[in-house]
Amino acid sequence: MRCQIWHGYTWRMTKPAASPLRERTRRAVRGELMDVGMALFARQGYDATTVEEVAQAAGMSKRSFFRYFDSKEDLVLGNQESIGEEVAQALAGRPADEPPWPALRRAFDLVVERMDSAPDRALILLRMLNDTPGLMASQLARRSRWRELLVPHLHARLTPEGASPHDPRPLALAGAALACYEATQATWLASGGTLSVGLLLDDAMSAVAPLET
Amino acid sequence: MRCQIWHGYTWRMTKPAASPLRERTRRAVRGELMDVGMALFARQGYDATTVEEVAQAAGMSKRSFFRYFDSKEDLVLGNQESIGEEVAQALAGRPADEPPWPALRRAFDLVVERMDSAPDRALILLRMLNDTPGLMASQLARRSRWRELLVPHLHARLTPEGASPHDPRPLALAGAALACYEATQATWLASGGTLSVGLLLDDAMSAVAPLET
DNA sequence: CCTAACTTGGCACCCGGTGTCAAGAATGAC
DNA sequence: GTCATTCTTGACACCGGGTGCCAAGTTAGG
Repeated sequence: MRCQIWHGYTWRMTKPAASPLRERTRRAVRGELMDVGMALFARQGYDATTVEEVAQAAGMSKRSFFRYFDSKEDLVLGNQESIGEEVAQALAGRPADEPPWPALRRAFDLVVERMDSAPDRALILLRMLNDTPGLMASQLARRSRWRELLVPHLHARLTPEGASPHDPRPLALAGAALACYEATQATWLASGGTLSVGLLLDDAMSAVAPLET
Repeated sequence: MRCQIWHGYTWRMTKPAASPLRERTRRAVRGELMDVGMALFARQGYDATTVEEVAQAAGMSKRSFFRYFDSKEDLVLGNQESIGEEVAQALAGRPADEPPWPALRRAFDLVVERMDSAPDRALILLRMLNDTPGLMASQLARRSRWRELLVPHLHARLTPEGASPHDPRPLALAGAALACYEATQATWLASGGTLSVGLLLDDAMSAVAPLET
């Protein structure tokens, strides 16, 4: 069966490299499914589009669709996880003597740039999230994963020594910064994408706590 | 049909009073369904319990269950909305010259007390949310409704005059405070309910911004 | 008591998601 | 090139949450 000892170590859930060709084709199929799906969603709405339709439009069966994505939501929000990791990485890369709040602001520069560079795509996605409650809920859950990725780096910043197991502060800081980012997104969406994402985020975050030391 | 003109005004979605008796029995049935459902969920898990089981245990059909609750999640998270309104009301009741951040802290006193007064029930609920991703997602979505209830009152505090349509600050403040509350809940849960909710919330919020003027 | 309004259960149905299986295609060893 | 192993695929059945519909029962109120 699966998950057995293999060359001396056990692997779980992740297939080991799986031959670069197969991995590439898999990526390609995933990409096309995303394109096809997003096109259908944009045209006739997320809820009004069945998984079967997407699969059919991509030339496969519903059953095969679920071999490429864990769920319908995954098709839309699959990237979120990796973006969160990038943000956490950016936070880790900030100078150690920088206070948490400005460091968090800088860590979000990456996603700000991403929105600035492709505002149309971002607008479509945000609009879809906004009028699809189930999708919004799912995204909030994935966002709350971002928090957990940020926590360890904040923890190091707050208490350089040792572990304080029941300290709410790193979680609070990460969550607060995330809330500012979400407020930014909402306001930017309400403005139809005309306002500057970076300036909005500056406004939002400095309304909660001062950004400059 | 429904939703027609009736005595001169149109009503939408809400039945007008619907005879106090029927309303009372309806409340009673909802209450019993909640009790029965929560008991089953606590015993055998949320996902492992079907709506049919809950309905059966309460002596009714699945179809009727969905006449009392919009969804399975609604059985668990139905109260959330009204709690959010209470918090918003508490915020509105704070003195007008109090800065937003301490005012938000005080607005949460209500829910802090609620957790303090029934820690067992709170623990059970939090644990259930924590190991049921779908439920967690749904709760985050409902929490984001709290934000919107808080926004108008914060808006009044920030800019006493007129409307600034594209101001991210009220949303950011409300979201940040909520994030502190959620961090508090998470930490309290991790401590097995031993720590003081009020002190944790003080810690969390003052890590983000100073609470005392 | 009688009628109009509401409630109920049962049924069929939709959709997202999963287990299973048999057939087909690619891979890799010889 | 052959052959066995492995991966991929589609089809089918199934589950559970959720809804539309309808016929029968219950209640409210004149």
